[in-house]
Amino acid sequence: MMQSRTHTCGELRLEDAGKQVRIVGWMENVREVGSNFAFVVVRDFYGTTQVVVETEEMMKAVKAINKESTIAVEGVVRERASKNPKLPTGEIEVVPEKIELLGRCRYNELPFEINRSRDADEATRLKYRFLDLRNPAVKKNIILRCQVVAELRRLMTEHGFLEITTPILTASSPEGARDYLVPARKHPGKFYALPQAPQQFKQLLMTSGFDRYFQIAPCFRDEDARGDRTPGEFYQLDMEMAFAEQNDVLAVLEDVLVPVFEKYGLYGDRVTPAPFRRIPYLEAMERYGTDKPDLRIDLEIRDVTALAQGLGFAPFEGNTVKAVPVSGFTATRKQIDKLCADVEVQTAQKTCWVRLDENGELVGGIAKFLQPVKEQLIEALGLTPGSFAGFAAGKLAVAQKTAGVLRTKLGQLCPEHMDKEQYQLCWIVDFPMYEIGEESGELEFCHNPFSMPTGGLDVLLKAERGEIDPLTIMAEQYDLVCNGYESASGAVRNHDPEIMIKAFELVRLGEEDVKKKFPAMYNAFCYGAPPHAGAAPGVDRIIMLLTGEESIREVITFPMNQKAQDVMMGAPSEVTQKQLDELHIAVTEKEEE
RNA sequence: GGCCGAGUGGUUCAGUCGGUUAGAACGCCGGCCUGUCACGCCGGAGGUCGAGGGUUCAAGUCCCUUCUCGGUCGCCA
Repeated sequence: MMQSRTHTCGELRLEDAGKQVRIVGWMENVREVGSNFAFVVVRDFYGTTQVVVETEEMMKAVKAINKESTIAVEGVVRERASKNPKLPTGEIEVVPEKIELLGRCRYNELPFEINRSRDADEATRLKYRFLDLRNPAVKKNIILRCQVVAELRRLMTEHGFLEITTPILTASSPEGARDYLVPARKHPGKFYALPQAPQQFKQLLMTSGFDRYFQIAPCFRDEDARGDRTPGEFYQLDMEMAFAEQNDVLAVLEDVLVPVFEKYGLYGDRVTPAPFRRIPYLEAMERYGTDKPDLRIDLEIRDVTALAQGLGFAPFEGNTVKAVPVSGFTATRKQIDKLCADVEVQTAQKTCWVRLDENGELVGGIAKFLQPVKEQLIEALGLTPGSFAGFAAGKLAVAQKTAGVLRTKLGQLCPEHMDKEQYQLCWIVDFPMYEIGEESGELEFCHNPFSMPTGGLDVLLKAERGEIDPLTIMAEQYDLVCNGYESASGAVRNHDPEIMIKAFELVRLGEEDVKKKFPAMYNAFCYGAPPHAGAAPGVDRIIMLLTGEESIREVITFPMNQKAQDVMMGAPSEVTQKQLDELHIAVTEKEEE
């Protein structure tokens, strides 16, 4: 039995008429339009081709086959009597001499119709992902993913980066997300961990003298899912450069990512040109109320703390008050109430509002409280008739964050303030090195301890001597933000053991802790490390942005569900007692509470 | 773990104030149809209304418990 083909289902054209061909694929549809007269649609990876059945013999063959079975059709290409301009193969059809069943679909009813699988329940789609992926609209994202990954490799290689793979079975890291652990058979009671990122390996590669490294790296984190965050595993374009500083890394990523957005993005004709804006963290919090601002929204947060005092409006008294002014506001009262409710759900904070109507009068919401400062408010917020202002009050960080959510929701509510169909990229820079921990109430690392504090050892010593507040120390750390999504995160690394120890001492740790937590890196850095910097753009999230998908699962070939289960493979699954014994694991039933 | 939403033939959904035999579209099965391409027309099968309990003369609908899925917060150096 010949199993190959002469042509794919996407390539036959009018000029192929008369050719003897063999096509193979899935029997997508049968349109029976007369006795012994039907149109059969055959689909493969490349497209669909129509087969026209005109004889009793062929009709009998087709009727014996369930849809979605794989078949081979041998016959002659013929010009269609009635053409379909919507299809690339719409001018021809194949007149079969032989229709052969290759792989039978045993079911005449599928869990969902292939071409409408995106409408089906997600749990069903994931269980039958192999059918879901037959849908060209689903397959399209995976194909794009392959192209983007290939393009990223090409561009990184072009920039002189070597792709080096790093271990998947490695040591658990003491900080960060929860690890996935793998029991070590030969070492009872000990575990490997799957890497949350190749962070330490790439820094070790720098100390080995690999000047420019990258990897399309799988990263494993045992944390809960979100719409833009898949549980379990995800991919990063992990990269690092020796003898480099922040600007070098930003320039490379701009060089690599802009062409990818332009070439593969849904809005590829509207991508922020490099260099992207660099917004210091504190400024981002002040103006946008978040460290991942959606710059497609043209609204900005204003501070109205001073004029909000003494108005007799209790939530404002003694608090920082932030406002989001919106001009040309036309939403209804119902929409405003929904907006406030949504903000409250997301932030657990109340918001309030006022409008300046077409006659220039303050109306609605908390208008009566603001009446005494009407003129100052109009001045401070630049209000024009027909404007709206939303307010958030609380301690600085709370007011900022609430106003940030308010700003985003207002953007989504007012199309004239949010130009959606574009990619707005920016860098958030100058992140604080330290913060006061909410639980401990003491100084802690804000992000990761690998970042170089801006100003190096001097600044740390000054903080130690009490000359400066350690909270004012910044780290040479940067995030790439696109349309409100964190798309990459990176830093200039702390390659100096002395500075590293000092940085740890400020949070009441010391040399022993550094050695204990990062033994390989600390050890390596004691042998002459190059200054180095890097970053890690999130591949899945970038592809999500390129395709315009709102769920990250639409760009992952075999995604897990929210509870980190693969319902198709049945993972996680139970294993045999023998396997457990070999791994020295005793499973105990959870006791009833 | 908290909060919000959803769960009704194979699929996607409707189902009013609790009241007749739980409907529609697509799919499936049968019939008709020689130019369809989301083919069309006629007919048919297919439902423990997620599960359990309760209120009631009567529950898809109201109440309680529980399960599953999604969203979100916590979490994600």
